[in-house]
Amino acid sequence: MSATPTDAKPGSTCAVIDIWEVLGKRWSLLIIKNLSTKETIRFNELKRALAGISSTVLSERLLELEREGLVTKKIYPEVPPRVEYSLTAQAKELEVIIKELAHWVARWKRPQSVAPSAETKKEE
Amino acid sequence: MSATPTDAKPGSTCAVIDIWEVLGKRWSLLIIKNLSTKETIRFNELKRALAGISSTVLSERLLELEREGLVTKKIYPEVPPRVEYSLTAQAKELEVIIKELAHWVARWKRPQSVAPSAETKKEE
DNA sequence: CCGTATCCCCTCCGATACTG
DNA sequence: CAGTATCGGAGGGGATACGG
Repeated sequence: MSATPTDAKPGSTCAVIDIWEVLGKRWSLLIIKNLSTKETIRFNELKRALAGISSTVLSERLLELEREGLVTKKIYPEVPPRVEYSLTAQAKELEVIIKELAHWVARWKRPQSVAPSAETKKEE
Repeated sequence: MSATPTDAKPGSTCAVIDIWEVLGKRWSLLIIKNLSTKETIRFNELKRALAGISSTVLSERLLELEREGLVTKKIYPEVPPRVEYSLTAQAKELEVIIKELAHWVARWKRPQSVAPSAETKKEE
């Protein structure tokens, strides 16, 4: 990757790791996916779409994604309150990469799982 | 992402999620990174390079990566035993994508963290 | 040297209940 | 509607010890 010679702490070796630790968490990717299909979405709408996520975690994820600059939050001071979430330009670029990843996955899709020991090569 | 109409279980919504859950785990990315720099590496060598990982976890990660077809294991029946790990062609393609991700991260690198509430927009 | 077995902590995340 | 507070179970992952 980068030419960084010394790798010490796993959390901050290269900058990718940081974002990876956010994106690697459960629901993060699905949240992005859902946001990408609707371009703007409300909290409970998103919660319903994800079907199984709790308010706690959804709120947590959205906050993390907002901190990373991937999601924008817009609050309408109404009653009842309305809050809309949407992807940033940064996140939309990320989406492209994710799609490439999806492409990569599809390209290498194996017919089924293989036991590791079965394909491990032994020198004769 | 894909055109899958119904999304139910978070673990298998689309195929990307699966690989994501493997790659999202701690050390996975760093293991790939280290393997990419040396093209073949032994267990303890890798362990030393990662500095902080336990044998248990390293072994576990390598097994997962092998199951995903990203890593190959070659056992030399010697005394003392020698085992060499290397990236598959599949993983090398993945590396390209990871590099794009790194690129993306670098491009959007913020000067410093911003409090979420500070950038949240309120409708006036 | 290359791992597995065990223990144990600690974080993640789901459930529930409650506020503005 | 849009969250926060709190609790509790499950599992990831570190430390240590041991085996082939």
